[in-house]
Amino acid sequence: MSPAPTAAHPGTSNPRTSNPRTSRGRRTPRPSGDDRQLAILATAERLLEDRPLSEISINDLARGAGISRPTFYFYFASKDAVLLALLDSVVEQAQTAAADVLDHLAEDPPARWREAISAFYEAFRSHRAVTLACAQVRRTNAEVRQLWATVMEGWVHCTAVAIEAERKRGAAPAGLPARDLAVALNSMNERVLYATFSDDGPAVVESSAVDVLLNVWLNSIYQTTTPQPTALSRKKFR
Amino acid sequence: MSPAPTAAHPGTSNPRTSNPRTSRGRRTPRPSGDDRQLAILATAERLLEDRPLSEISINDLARGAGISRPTFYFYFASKDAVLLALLDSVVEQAQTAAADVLDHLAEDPPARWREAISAFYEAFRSHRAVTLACAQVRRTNAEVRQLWATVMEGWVHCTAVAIEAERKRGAAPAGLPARDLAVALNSMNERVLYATFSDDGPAVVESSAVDVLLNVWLNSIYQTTTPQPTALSRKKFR
DNA sequence: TGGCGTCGTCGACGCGACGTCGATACCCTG
DNA sequence: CAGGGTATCGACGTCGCGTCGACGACGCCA
Repeated sequence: MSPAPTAAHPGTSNPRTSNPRTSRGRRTPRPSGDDRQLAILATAERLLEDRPLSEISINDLARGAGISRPTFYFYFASKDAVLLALLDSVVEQAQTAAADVLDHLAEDPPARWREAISAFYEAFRSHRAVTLACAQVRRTNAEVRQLWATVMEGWVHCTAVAIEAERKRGAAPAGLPARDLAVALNSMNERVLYATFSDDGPAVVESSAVDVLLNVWLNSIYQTTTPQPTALSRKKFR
Repeated sequence: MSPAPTAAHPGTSNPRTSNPRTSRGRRTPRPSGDDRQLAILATAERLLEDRPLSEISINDLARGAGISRPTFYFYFASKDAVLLALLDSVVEQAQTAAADVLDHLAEDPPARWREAISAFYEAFRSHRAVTLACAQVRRTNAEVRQLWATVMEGWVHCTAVAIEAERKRGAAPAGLPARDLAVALNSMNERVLYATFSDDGPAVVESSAVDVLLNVWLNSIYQTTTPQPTALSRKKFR
């Protein structure tokens, strides 16, 4: 999981000191106002813990950060911009956590896949409020939608590459186009974890979520839950 | 796929006079106003084709149905109530389509599973606007969330029962608790189809979606894509 | 020291959507 | 034609939004 383009969203970078005008904020918030900016972010994440973004007014955010409503607009152009900034940091965090887990896949496939899924899981879990809020506005907000899509695309790509590598070394049988399979599996993870974290719909208990997902991944990729490690030919198989 | 209770949402009842309180409308729309009710529903579904519910005002709905905004409230208590009514009918439609497909599973597992997944697929597809809108408000609207959860629960239950039957007759190996597996697979379907229908995120092309999903289902349940039919012992296997 | 810009702040405005109340007008049925 | 339910809408108050303009505080140059 190395590439996964995180930057490259127009306006996502935090140029703070460097250049004016590039930040998500609407004007360039100069030094002192920096704390306010953070205060707004913190307030948003706190409020999101117990109600959806649509039920949080800009006034709430402003009050929570100790400023008036108009002042809010000095720092962010909208509620959604705040969420986007929050998502940005979560994504960054997730990206580093899951980085290059799949590079040593062949050493111990089940363990490595498990780590990757776990990273996914933790990324969602550690900021579940933000994640759930993003899922909600994804339809409406083009920026959130695109950022999320980019992240997913990164994971899907890494997964697909890993699957192809496993097939090439003979550990996994041929089958579905690797990318299609990767899309399906990553989608499953997203939805399952979403259901697990919101209480919404049928879900598996939080503690076994990773195991259930891993099992489906292994069966779909290897047609067994015990794929052989290294490049040696099958040994304990059948 | 028989159960899945559709009626019985608390808080949905209309506190009007006495008898005909089965509709989602706020008061009982007597004879003549019935067309208006339908007109509102139709307008809603039409408008949802090209913008999210949040960008459709009650005025839009009313105007589209040829009535004034206050009059809208004579028929529905809110925008969400309209969506809920729409979902109701879609669900009903889906429920009948997918009914008892899995009863004859053993005759030809891949074909039957495929039918079931296809039914799921068509249910989403034929009213994609409504489905996508529901997905969006699910977080905010308790009624939609619950109705959806009930439907999913029905499918999950049927799936789990079918998996257990396949295991019992020896066609599928033991493994994950059947319900957990069923949750994961149904979740995958939901998310994959959602991604396919909205242009959101990584997705598989619409024409191969069912095949991809089916493949993952078969591998997860049977550890092969060619499970044997009937109760006869393995024959063309291995 | 006094002028000047810019940062950060807010009061106040206008807008649009919402939900409700009360006044109709339009049937029926008796 | 009186009276009760059906169906409709005008008008109101409220609330959240986004913007504009004014005002104080600070830093910097002359």
